Amino acid sequence: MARPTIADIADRAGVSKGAVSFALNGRPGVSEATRARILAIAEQMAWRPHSAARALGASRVDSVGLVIARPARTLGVEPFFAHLVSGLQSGLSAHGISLQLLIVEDTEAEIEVYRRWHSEHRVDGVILVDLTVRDPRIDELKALELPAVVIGGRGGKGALPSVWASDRDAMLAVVEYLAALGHRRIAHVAGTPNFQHTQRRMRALRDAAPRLGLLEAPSLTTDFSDAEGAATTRKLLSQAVRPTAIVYDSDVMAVAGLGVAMEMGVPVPGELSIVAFDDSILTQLMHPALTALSRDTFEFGRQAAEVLLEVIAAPGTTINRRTADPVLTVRESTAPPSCPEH
Amino acid sequence: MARPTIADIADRAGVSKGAVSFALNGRPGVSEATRARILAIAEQMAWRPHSAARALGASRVDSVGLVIARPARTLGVEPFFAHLVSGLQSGLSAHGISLQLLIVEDTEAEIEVYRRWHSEHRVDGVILVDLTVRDPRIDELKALELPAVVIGGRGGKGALPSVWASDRDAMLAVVEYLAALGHRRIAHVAGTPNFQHTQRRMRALRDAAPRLGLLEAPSLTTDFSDAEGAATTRKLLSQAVRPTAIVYDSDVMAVAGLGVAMEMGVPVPGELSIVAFDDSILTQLMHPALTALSRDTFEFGRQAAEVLLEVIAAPGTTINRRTADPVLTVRESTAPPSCPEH
DNA sequence: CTGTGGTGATAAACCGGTATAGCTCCTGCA
DNA sequence: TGCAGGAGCTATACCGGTTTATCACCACAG
Repeated sequence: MARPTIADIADRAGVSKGAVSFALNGRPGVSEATRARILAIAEQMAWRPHSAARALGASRVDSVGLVIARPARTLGVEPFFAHLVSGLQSGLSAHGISLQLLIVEDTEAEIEVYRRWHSEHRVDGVILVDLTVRDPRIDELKALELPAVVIGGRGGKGALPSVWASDRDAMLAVVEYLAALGHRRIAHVAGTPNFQHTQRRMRALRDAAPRLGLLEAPSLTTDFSDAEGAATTRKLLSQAVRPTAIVYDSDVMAVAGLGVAMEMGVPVPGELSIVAFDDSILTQLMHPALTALSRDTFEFGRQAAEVLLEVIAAPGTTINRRTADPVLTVRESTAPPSCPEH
Repeated sequence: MARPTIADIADRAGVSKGAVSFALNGRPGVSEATRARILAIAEQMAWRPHSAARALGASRVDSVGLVIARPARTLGVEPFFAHLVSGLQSGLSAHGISLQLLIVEDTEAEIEVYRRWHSEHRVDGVILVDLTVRDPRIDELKALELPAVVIGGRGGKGALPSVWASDRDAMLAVVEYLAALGHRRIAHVAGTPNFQHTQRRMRALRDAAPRLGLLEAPSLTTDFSDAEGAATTRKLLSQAVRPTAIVYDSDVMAVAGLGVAMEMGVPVPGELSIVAFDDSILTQLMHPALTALSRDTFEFGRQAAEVLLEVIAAPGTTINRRTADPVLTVRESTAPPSCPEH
């Protein structure tokens, strides 16, 4: 017989459907003896729950969603999402929860997806990435009462649960390392200005500059694309007084920047040090290999999954879990400046 | 009232649940007048079908699955999957079908996922990628009677439906271009030997070599990693008589190979031409930018989605749809050899 | 005037689980 | 001896749709 149901099991065991349901879900209502017998029969018949039936009865679907709003073009180069998804799945599959992944073009479409998922009961909760400054998704999700956890942004008051690492500390680690090498002119090629983490990194740099005695520490925002990363680098290196080090908010932009430096005849790390704010195989393929800030994105995903499951189990709870700080992996693209300013 | 059901609609319209179901699904059994009335009410009440309820009643879940079996480490740099997923979703969402994505470590785990998905009724069908020579997944899926479509491999007799592009023609395009430039010693740094597309590319090169007057045209297999790509390149460039051109089966390996060439002081494209068998932003970030074979992966995904939906609608039909051939994008990494052999 | 067939609807079964009310024992305590 | 209470189980309603059997009604042919 293909695909036995609990009714089949009940028949075989000589008990009622209800008893089988109790036994299979490990809840009281049956004796240990019958429970064992039922479990044995279920095992032997290779019974598996019908996800839709369970969802209908228990009004939960054992599935959570992740929507990534990015133009498909810029996607995929960054291993960030692949690792995040792997981590999420690792955290979810332990509880038999599956992951719905959707890639859309913009935030508007993303919100539309949340509405649809909610009204069709397709997910029990969602994961949010790329939080912006006044993010419209927050209010929407609250209105829908759809459990959610934010990745990468510590929510403020009344905010959604989150899993985050300190962008401030990360930026400090980078810039303190560069300052210790002797750099006094450090530029920051940042990402989109309306992303919260971009803001935090810019602020961290600005705050630390005086203490570290930096002569110059500008942050220039971009759209995260390699094109703007390259253009901004070109602008920086064309100045009369060049920065001796540049920090990039993504590995892709760092690689693009390295290309520009080589093209302009600026030796790396001889006259310019480069640090990428994200690590990946990309940074290691370069010559010179790039010094980069490595995050454990997989672990990030795993923890986000855990937090989301907790929030689903107990709606309303607000957890803000801080994860391990990123570590700076020093490679070949950083060195003391050729002519220290002091 | 939150989330109206068809019973609510039936009440309001003064008809039975059945009538509402008929009206909403566009099937006969109601007059055009009542159908219009019911649709209007449903619209006004913002009714959306409950996915689980529908799945239970209609025994289809409006969801298909994609399992990617790759170590998470190598994933993500290649835009291939991101674009493929986008394309799949584009083709699916037009029909209201959602996509389940799962990343696992190996084929064994992948098959396990298929079994689970099938027994839990979580998907109506699946997409297969990275077909190997005697692929165990084929038999498994046939046994499960789970509709499936293979991406990238034209299935032989009795095989699964597929969407494919000609690896042979692609390889021919590359090697004919190089031969036309004057190259007579062309090496091929191939991927995993048990992948069908690796085999086809190797065969295509071997077959074409005599016709094009190539003196040498070895194919060396790797595991697709940047490490093996680099090592193989090093071996090739250390020979007494070096190849004047190398074709790489992936963009990541091509980039790694370029790094080795630069390190060994072999100018590109001066003394060595490089072609990548896959295009991405990676190839464009390099200096020199890499000549590469570009596939429209998004379109690939879209077509795969279409074919899968057809197969689900009419199980047993075998479609083998050929998509547009990849095109060679010439950039800066290819040129005539410095000292033509003839 | 009667049978016949098709249209437009209804009521009820069904999908495969979960949740709950209630029944039957058995035990323990007054 | 009687009765409360709990353990262990059954029967059944229920979740929100789909599908089938059935029926009322009307037009039309014989």
